[in-house]
Parts: sequence; structure tokens; C-alpha cells
Amino acid sequence: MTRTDKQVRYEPKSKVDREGRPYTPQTAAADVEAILKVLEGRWKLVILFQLFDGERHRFSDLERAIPAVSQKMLAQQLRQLERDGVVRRFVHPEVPPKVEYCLTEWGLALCPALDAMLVWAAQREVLSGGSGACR
Amino acid sequence: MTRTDKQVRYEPKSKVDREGRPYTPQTAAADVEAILKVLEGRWKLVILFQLFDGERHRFSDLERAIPAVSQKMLAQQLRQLERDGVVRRFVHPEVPPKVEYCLTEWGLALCPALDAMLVWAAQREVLSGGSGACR
DNA sequence: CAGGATCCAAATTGATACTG
DNA sequence: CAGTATCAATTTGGATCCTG
Repeated sequence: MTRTDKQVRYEPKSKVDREGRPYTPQTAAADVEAILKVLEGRWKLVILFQLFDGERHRFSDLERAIPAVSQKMLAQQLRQLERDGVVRRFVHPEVPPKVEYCLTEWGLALCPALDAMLVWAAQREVLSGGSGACR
Repeated sequence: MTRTDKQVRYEPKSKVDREGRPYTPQTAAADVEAILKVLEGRWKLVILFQLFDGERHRFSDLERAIPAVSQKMLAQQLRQLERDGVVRRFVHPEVPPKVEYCLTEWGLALCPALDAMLVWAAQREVLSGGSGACR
């Protein structure tokens, strides 16, 4: 089983970051960190996957769909997602109050990126975890 | 500017998770969370981007390349990455000690997933962050 | 040189109660 | 209903010192 030992190597140099700055390990890491911070948070992914159906969801519906979350955390994480442009908030000026949340278009566009992560996870078994990629 | 309001919708139902369990928002979220936990940590991405050249790097070289990190954190994050199968550790039984780290093949395979995240970030401006994706 | 051990500060999360 | 306020617990990160 002789492999060319070449097909896996990757060329990050082929791209510059989104501000057009020259690529360095530091800038690249900072860019990805900024993205991950949007997704980090105990409940954000759970919320996002609830919203991936593209529909609007009431606050109370999300509470029911995610029984383990507290009101405080649900509200906090939703507000952060809203601030980051991932979800949108609709307030209906009624009594009793009614607030709905849905993904923005950018939020919906997260799907392929999450799929890429799942693909990576799936490769875990096929790629020899034990052997190093370097010589 | 009339859009069909349809082209963005995404179909997560088309896939099952990597254990073949039926797809639910909960299982999907848990899967992605497990992946993000591998990347979370104040210094992991910085370390990974140092290693993406595919070479072996000495502990002291990483320390020098990442001046802000403490020895403790560098060691800790490297051990976690090793435990998770992303990096490999080479110990040279010498005096003074010499330890090198490099990515595993699976670690190298992370690149496309990170690229997908960067692509998502780049879409932020083009996709109307203000408008909801739902009706 | 490459860390392990200890102690401490900061950030995150959770439980509970209260409100327009 | 959809939050906010407060306090406590947990988790995480960092500074410093020690060692084979």
C-alpha cells in the first residue's frame, strides 16, 4: 500500500483573508476565531438547528423544544445571535407579548460550513489518526 | 428587485448523522458541538495554523512563534489536540529533551472545513444581514 | 527543554425570583 | 409571554514556581 504521500497536502497560501491582507498564520487564526465565537455558547447550535427549517419560531416554542435551557440563557444566546446577524427578531406589539425568531439569509447560509465540519468528522476513521502527516 | 425567495432554502433532511441515526435538530447539534469542542480553546487555532505547513515544530519553536501563550497553556492545548487526534507528538529521548508536534492527516484535512467557515464569513456582506430568510 | 503542580482571576453558565 | 436582575457554581485561562 504505497501512497504518493502528496495528495493530502494542502495549500492555504492560495488565499488571502477577506480584507485582502497578506495571509499569515496569525491573521488566518484570528479570522476563524472570530467566526467560531459566533457559534460558541452552550445553546447556540441547538437553537440554530431548531431554526434551520427556515420558519419563524416563538420564544416559548424554542423553550419547549429545548427543555434543558433556562429562560435567561435562551434569551441571552438569541440576543447574541441577533447581534451577530445570524438570527432576526420579530416583536409583535400585543398583549400577551409575542416574539418570534428566524434565521437571516446569512444564518441559513451557515449550513454548508457545518456540513464541511461533519464531513471532517466523518473522515476521522478513514484517515489514519495515529500516523503523522509530516515526514 | 423581486427575488424568488426560494433559492436560499436549504435541506438538512438530506443527510443522516455519521452513526446513521435519524436526523434530528438535537443529534445534529450534538455532532457539531463535539467538533467545535475540538477547536475551542484560546490557542488551538493559532497552534493549528502554525502547523498547517505540514512540518514538525518543536515545542520551543511554537513558544517563540506564539509569544503571548504561556508554557502551561501551550502544553495543555497541544495535549488536548493530541488526545483528539488532530496533532501527533514526537518525543526524542535526549538531553536536553526535544519534543516535536505535527498535524495528523486528519488534522490536515481540517483545512476545507475552515475554508468553508471563511467562505461563510465572506458572505456576510453580500447576504442582506437585515432581512430575515423566512416569510 | 518541556513540561507538571499550585494557586488565582476572569468568563460562562445556572437557579431563582421578579416584572411590563 | 418574554423577558431582566441577582447571586452562586462551574469552567476556563493565566502567573508563577518547580523538576527530570
